[in-house]
Amino acid sequence: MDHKVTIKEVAELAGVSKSTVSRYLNRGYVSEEKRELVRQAIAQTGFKSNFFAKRLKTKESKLIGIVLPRMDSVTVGKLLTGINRVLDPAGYQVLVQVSQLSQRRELDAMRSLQQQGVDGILVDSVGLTDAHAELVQELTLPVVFTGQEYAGLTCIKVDDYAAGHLMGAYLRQLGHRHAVFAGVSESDKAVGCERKQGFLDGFGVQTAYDVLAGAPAAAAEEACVGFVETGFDFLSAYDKTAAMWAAQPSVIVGATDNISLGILRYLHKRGLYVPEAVSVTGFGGYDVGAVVYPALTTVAFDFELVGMKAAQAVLDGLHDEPLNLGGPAPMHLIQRESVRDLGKPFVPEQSTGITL
Amino acid sequence: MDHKVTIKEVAELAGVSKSTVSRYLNRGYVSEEKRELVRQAIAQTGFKSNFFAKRLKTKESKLIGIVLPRMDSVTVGKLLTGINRVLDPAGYQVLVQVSQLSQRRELDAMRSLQQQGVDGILVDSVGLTDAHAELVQELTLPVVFTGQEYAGLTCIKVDDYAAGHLMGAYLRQLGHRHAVFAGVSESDKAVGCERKQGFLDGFGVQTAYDVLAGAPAAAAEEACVGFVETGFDFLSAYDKTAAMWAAQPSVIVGATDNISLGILRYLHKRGLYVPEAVSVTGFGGYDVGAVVYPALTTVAFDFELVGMKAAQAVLDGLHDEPLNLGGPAPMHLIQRESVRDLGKPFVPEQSTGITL
DNA sequence: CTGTTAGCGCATTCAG
DNA sequence: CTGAATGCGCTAACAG
Repeated sequence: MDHKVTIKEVAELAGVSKSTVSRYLNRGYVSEEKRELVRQAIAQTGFKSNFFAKRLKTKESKLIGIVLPRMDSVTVGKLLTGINRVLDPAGYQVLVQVSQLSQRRELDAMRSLQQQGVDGILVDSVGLTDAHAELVQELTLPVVFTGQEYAGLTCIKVDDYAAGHLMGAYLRQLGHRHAVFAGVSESDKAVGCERKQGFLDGFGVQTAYDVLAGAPAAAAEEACVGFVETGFDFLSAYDKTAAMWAAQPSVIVGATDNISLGILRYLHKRGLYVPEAVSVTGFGGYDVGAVVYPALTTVAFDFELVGMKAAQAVLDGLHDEPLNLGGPAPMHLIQRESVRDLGKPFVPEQSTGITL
Repeated sequence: MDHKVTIKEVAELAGVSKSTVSRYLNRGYVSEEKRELVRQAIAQTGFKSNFFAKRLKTKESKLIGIVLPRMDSVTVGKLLTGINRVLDPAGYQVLVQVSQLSQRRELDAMRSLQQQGVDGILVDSVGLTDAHAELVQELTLPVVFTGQEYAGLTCIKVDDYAAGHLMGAYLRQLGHRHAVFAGVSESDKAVGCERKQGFLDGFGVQTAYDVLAGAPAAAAEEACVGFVETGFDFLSAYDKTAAMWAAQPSVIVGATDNISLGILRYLHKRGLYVPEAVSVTGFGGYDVGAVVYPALTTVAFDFELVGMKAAQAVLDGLHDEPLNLGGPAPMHLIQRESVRDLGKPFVPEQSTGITL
């Protein structure tokens, strides 16, 4: 019973032509009686239209390719959830490829995806280059990027600069004047440059001094920010925290929540209380930030919404609709327990419930 | 320049027949000279073989469908990483569908995937039923399940019973005699039943008393275990912790690390030190367990390996090879700071680095 | 409204 | 070794 029933058999069984069955399957134009016959025939045979034959004709695959830096990441998970939220109802399937944080593999994946016949591509990039822009040209498919920005390419991302600025201004307002920014490599434009620059501007400082190189150039200044480069993982942040602490800032700002978690861990090990001894903040708004102690103050991004917007942008590109970027990417500051207001005497904060 | 170059054009440009080009693309049988001509023609035209036409002929899609309960989860991320690790090198693409923890949607997704022409399906299930078994029959595709087990179906999963047993025996050995198991609904066979039962057996207790219902029936017993049902999220675990604490156990065992994290948070809020006042353990081995304070003692699963095995099982099913389940699923106990050895006087543990 | 007629782009017989 | 011929299963004109 498994010899792949085709439209032809259904037609014969229903006593109509193949075209009628095909019409039944797509937009109507079938009389009520025939329609009924076909319906029964399909039910009896258990007919399933052949995806590949259909795509071969229509030149529409209803497939969207997604390129992700990795699979086991909180942000990627949220992003995918958002993407799925708009693609699924629209009848699109998702073909996933992993770039493993490599720009070359990102390009390879895009090519591979195009060859697989996807209608459009969505890339959560780790770094956009001229090569990306060229490839987009030659692909002749709608391609939307996330995570990074690049002139001339369609990019949907959170506003890293604004996020940094928000945090910087907030801390400054609480009386902090010496911060250490635990950032990532500048090769990551979004997190490594924009987020940091936004923070510096928000904090009201021109440039950051290098913490590893030595003491603040001018400690008497109005305010200053030290910089330490770390990786995205707990461990590398943990390992660099001694140096951060040595600079004696009133607050340490991790470029991501994961970095901040590594920092908190180190401080705890050293018996340095947060936020009494030093405040700590992050970026991202990962759920775990709400359950660690002290609960992490952070700028939360709505990555799920970013995913939805990006997916919608791909769909819009498919239908030549003007893409509606719909205003700035949403974010908000979550004030929790890891930051001290220097304008007030320290009061051990009553740990409240879980603030997601 | 974008009018979809086909095999026909390549043939003309190379001065050979379509068949020769086709042969060049697949298994050889082309003379050295022709081969060279075709190669150049392909390079010039930038020819890309049409995926759908090819699949229409060969009846092989090189596509594997994956059904996941959700995207934004640590375990799912690891699992996908593992899956990709074997599917990618094998030349298979991944088509992803999300069941949103619904058994019905799980079934729908499997049907949909089959209709998309995938060669095989891998399902990270939230609960297997007769309906699943029936569907697998009618699908006539290799289908492999993860997360749950069901007689007659191919299932690759961690050994939840063994994990529970390991933890139970470990705690017992440290002198714990009264535990509260914070578990999930029994509708989740793997986590809700097996893991709990394993724990009970490992702890050496017949049945668990209901913590919400009242005090231990026989507190004088050799050992006893209370049970509280909670959800998979921080919050519901947090909310139930008061009741757990009220039972005065020496250890609270969360059925997952997330549950344990919620519990830790509550205990901290109440100023109840872990592990002085009470020990806490989890299951999963999520990375964050290593950075929270106190670092969480847990049974770690290698979900990535599970993903690899499951993917390999699908591939084996495709080629009618006997599937090699390759021994028990790996797991190991990670002893960190959240458990107290009741056999020794309490010594505040020197918090060490990050033990992943 | 319906059946007939053509292919979509490719792989694969089958004679050369 | 190679080319001509034949569909894979389906959709899309085209005349009825």
